[in-house]
Amino acid sequence: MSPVEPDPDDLLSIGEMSRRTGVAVSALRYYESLGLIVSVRTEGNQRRFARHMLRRVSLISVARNLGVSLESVQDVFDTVPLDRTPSHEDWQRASRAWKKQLEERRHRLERLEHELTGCIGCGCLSMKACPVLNPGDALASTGAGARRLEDYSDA
Amino acid sequence: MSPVEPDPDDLLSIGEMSRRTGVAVSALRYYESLGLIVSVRTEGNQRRFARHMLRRVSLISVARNLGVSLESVQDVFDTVPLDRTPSHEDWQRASRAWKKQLEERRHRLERLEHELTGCIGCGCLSMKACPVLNPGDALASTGAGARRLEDYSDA
DNA sequence: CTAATATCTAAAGTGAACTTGAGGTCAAGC
DNA sequence: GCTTGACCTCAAGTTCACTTTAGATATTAG
Repeated sequence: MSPVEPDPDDLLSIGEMSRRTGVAVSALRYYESLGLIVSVRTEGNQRRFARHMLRRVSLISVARNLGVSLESVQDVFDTVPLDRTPSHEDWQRASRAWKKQLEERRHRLERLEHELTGCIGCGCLSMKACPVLNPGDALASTGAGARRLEDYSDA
Repeated sequence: MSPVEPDPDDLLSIGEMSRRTGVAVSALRYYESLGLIVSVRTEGNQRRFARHMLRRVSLISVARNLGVSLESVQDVFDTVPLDRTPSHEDWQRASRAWKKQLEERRHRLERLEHELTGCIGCGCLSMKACPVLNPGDALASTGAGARRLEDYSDA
């Protein structure tokens, strides 16, 4: 066993983690409280993070920036071990799950962009007739779904 | 002037707005309090929304779903008149501003996806060497920027 | 050893985006 | 005319993602 025994020297203080990831110390403690990252303690009760936690923190930070909730991040991280440096397979699996979410998100963005582009270029001068400018409206009167742009939101 | 005088019959109650957009009544009231949408009042003080407010609400809802703040939505909406049905030019302008934001967001997503794809396919078996798996880390020791994935976050 | 800096915990505070609740009004159907 | 359901206002409550504060302890530089 023991794939990559963590080098005892390879432990980072919370301040170093913060400096290297750009994430505030308080945020790191918060993430730990949620179980998104873990640490060991020194004799004096200070946190020490394994080096591979840097990657976790970076991913959390990117995700947050893209509007992904910590809960979703949690879900993705659930497939990656916390206790040891994740194996190639561990990250592969997580990457795929992650990618799926990102892709779906991107598709929604693209479809919205497409609609807006269509609107800009469509030359449709009648506000009443344009299906993009009057989304739910036109559909509502048919008794059906009533929403158009809504289709881009989550199920 | 008077491009499209709003038909008096074309006014929707808050409940109808809610049903047609899928946005909660309380949220609609909240949006109005922020000035994102406007209404007129009946004799009995009930809200009546012009039909073109449906589009606004739909856009707000999509934006929120993609993690865009109401403040950003506000900015985009600032170029679109509230009092009358927006002209083609009004929406064109707004659409472009909107699109710029969405595009930037999508680019960040694509770059992150690309990194992850690279990681899945790269065949790099050394956890220590892989620049994707050890982002800030490797760079930090060179004294430089320290972050890799962070580059995808906002400026 | 001392001073300065970093870290610790626990609890409270913050801002965004809403929702819920209380108490009251309005409009439609029977 | 009465009940029911939609609507009103205003204030307070909620969740998420943190930050701030206070008071105590640890670590490091000189």
